[in-house]
Amino acid sequence: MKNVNIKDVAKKAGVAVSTVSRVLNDHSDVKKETKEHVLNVIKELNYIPNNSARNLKRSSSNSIGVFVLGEYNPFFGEIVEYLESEISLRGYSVMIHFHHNNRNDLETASQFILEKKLLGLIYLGGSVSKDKEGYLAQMEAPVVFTSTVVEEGVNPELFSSVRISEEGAVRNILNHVLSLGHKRIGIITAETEGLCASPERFSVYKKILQENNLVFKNEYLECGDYSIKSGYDSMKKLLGKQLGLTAVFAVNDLMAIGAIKAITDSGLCVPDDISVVGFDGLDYGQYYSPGLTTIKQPISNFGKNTAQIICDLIDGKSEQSHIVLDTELIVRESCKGI
Amino acid sequence: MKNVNIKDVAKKAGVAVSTVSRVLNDHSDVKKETKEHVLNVIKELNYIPNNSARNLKRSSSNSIGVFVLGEYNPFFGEIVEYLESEISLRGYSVMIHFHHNNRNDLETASQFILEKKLLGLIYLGGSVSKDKEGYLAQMEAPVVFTSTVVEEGVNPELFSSVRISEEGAVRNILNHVLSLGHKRIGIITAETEGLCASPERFSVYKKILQENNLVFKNEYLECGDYSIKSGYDSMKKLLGKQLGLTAVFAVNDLMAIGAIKAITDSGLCVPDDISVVGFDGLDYGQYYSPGLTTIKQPISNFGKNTAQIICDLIDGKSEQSHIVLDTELIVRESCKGI
DNA sequence: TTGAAAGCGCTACCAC
DNA sequence: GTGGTAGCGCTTTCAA
Repeated sequence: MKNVNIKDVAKKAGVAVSTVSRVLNDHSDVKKETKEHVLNVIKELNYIPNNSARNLKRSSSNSIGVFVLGEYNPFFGEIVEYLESEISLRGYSVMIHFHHNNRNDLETASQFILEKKLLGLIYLGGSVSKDKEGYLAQMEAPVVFTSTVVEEGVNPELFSSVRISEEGAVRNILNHVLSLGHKRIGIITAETEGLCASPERFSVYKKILQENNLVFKNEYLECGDYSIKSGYDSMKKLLGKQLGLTAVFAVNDLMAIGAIKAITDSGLCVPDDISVVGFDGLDYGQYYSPGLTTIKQPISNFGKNTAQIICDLIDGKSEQSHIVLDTELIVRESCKGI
Repeated sequence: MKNVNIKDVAKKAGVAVSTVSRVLNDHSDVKKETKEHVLNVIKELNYIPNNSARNLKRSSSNSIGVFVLGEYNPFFGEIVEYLESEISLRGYSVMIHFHHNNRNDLETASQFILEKKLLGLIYLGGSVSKDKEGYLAQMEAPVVFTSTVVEEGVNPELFSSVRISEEGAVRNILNHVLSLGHKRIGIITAETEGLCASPERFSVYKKILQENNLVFKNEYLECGDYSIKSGYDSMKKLLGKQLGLTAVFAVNDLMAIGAIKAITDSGLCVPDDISVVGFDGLDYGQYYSPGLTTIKQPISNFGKNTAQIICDLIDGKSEQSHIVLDTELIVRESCKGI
C-alpha cells in the first residue's frame, strides 16, 4: 500500500497543498469549514505526515534526547518512563542514549544533539561544574539537567535544571540518624572522576558531623559505584576495619541494600548491631527486610517538571529555569536508636 | 555556525555532490583516492549528514523501535540498555515506547512503526497468539519479539523471536521445589487480559503438579501485575486462606520479593515456614534476605541476539529467525526442604 | 568512474 | 483565506 502524502490529501480535499499544511500546523488563517473538511479527508485517508520531510524543512528532528549517565539504575529507569509519556503527549519523540563513563560527557552529549538533530536534551544524573560552562554555552539545543548535582557558581542562564536540595535531603536523613543517638557514622559514597566521593552528599555529611562535634575519620569512608554489589563490598571493607560504627549512610538505596546484606552475612543484625540508611526511596526499600529508612526522591515530579521545561524551552514559551523539588524522609526499620 | 552540508563538502573537495553521496554510502564504484580525499574533507569540515534528508529519500527513518509492554520493570530496563548499545554500534538509533495496557498492542505497535517510519521493531514482553497473525502479516517493518511468550501454532514466518523455553525453565525450578519435598505449592502469577493467569508459566505449573500426583486447587492461585506490591498483596491473600502451603512460586522476582515480605510481616519465616521461589534472576534477589532461589534469564544474550536479528533483517542479510536461550537455576536460601 | 539533475514530502513565502 | 512554488539536503537514475 502506497503511503498517502500531503498531495493526495490536497487533491482529495480539493484544496492546495499549502492549505493542508496550514491545517496540519494549526495556523490561524484557515476558514473553519475548510479546516474541518481537510481534517476529515486526513482521517479518511489515514494520512500520517512524514516527519523526515517536516524535519528537513525545519532542519531539525522532532526528537528530544535523554542522556543517561552512569550504570543502569532503576531510579533513572522510572524517570525515563515518566519522561517518555509526558513528552509524547506533547508531540515529540524521545531518543535515549546511555553514557557509561564520566569522561567527555558534555562533548558526547553535544555530538548526540548534532547527530540526531535534537530539539533539546535531558541530561540525567552526574554533575555540572564551572569548568563545563564553555561546553554549556556552545550547546546546540537547550539542555535540562535532571537529578544532577549543580555546583555553586555555574552561570544559571546557560541551562535549566530540576533537582532536589542535596544539602537539605542529606541533612534530613542524617539528623534522623543523629537524633537516634549515633556517634560513629560511616558513609558509602560513589566514585567520581577517580575520586572516592559523591562530592555533594559526602561534603554535607562531613559538615554535619562537624556541626555536631563528631569526628570524621577517613576510614569511615568507602566508595562504590551505585550498584548493590558495590554496596556489599564496601560494607565488607568497613566491617573489616573494626571501627565500631553504629550506623552507615549509603548515598543510594541500592548500595544501602548491599550493605545490609553484607552486615547480615557477617552474622550481625540490622538495625540491632548496625543501622543503615539509604537515599532515593525506591519501592524496593519498602519490601526489604528490614524496611529501609531513606530519603524519597520525587520521581514523577522529576518527570513532569523536566518534560514541561524542555518543551516550553523548545516552543519558545519560556527561558531557562531551575526547579528545586522537595524530598521526604521515610522512616522504616533499618535505623534505630542505640 | 551554519551547518555544513553535502554541497559544501563537494565544493571543497572539488567533486560532485553525487560523488560525496557515494562515498557516504560506501558504494563500490568510487576511485580509492577520490574516496580518501572526500573522507578527509568530511573530517576537516566536521560534516554530519542530515538524517532527515536521507530518510526523506529513503522514505524511512534510521531508527529501530523498542516497544516495551507493561509496567516498568528492571528486567526490561536492563535489556533495553543492552539493545541501545548494540544497535547504535550498528549505526541505527533507538526509539522507545512504553505501552501500558494489553489492549491493541499490535495496533499501537503498527502505528508506532508508521509514525516514526521505523526500520524495525523490537517488542519486549507480552505474548503472541494465533489471533494476532493478521496484524503480524501486515506489519510495515520486521518485528522481533523478545522475552515474549510465543503460543503454539503461530506461523513462524511472520516474525522473529528471542526467548527462553518457558516450559523448561518452569520445570527446572519446580523440580527443585518438588525435590525438596513440597506438596502444597501455591502460585502467584500476573493478570493477562482480565484473566488471572500468566498463561504459559501457570499451565506448566499445573501440568507439573499433575505429573507428580499433587492436587491443584484454585485457591492456590493469586495474581498480581508483576510489581513488588502486587506480590505482597497476593501473598497476604494466600496466607489469609490458611491453605497450609509450604512453598510458593512467583512468576517473577519482584513479586517473589513482595511475597517474602508479606510472609515476614505476618510473623512467619522464609524458608522455615514457607519457601518462596521467583523467576528472572535480578541481581536484587541475591542481596535480599533470604537470598532468592530463582531462574536466571540470559539478559545480555537477549540484547545481543535481538540486536543482531533485527539488524540483519533490516540489512536483508537474513530471514526471520527464532532463538531459544538457556536459563539457569540459581539456588539460594529462600527455598528449603520440609 | 564521475557529474548533472530530478525529486522525496513538506513548509513558508509571495501572490492574488 | 487560499493557491502556487522554491527549496530544505540528500539519493539515485541517466549520461558522459
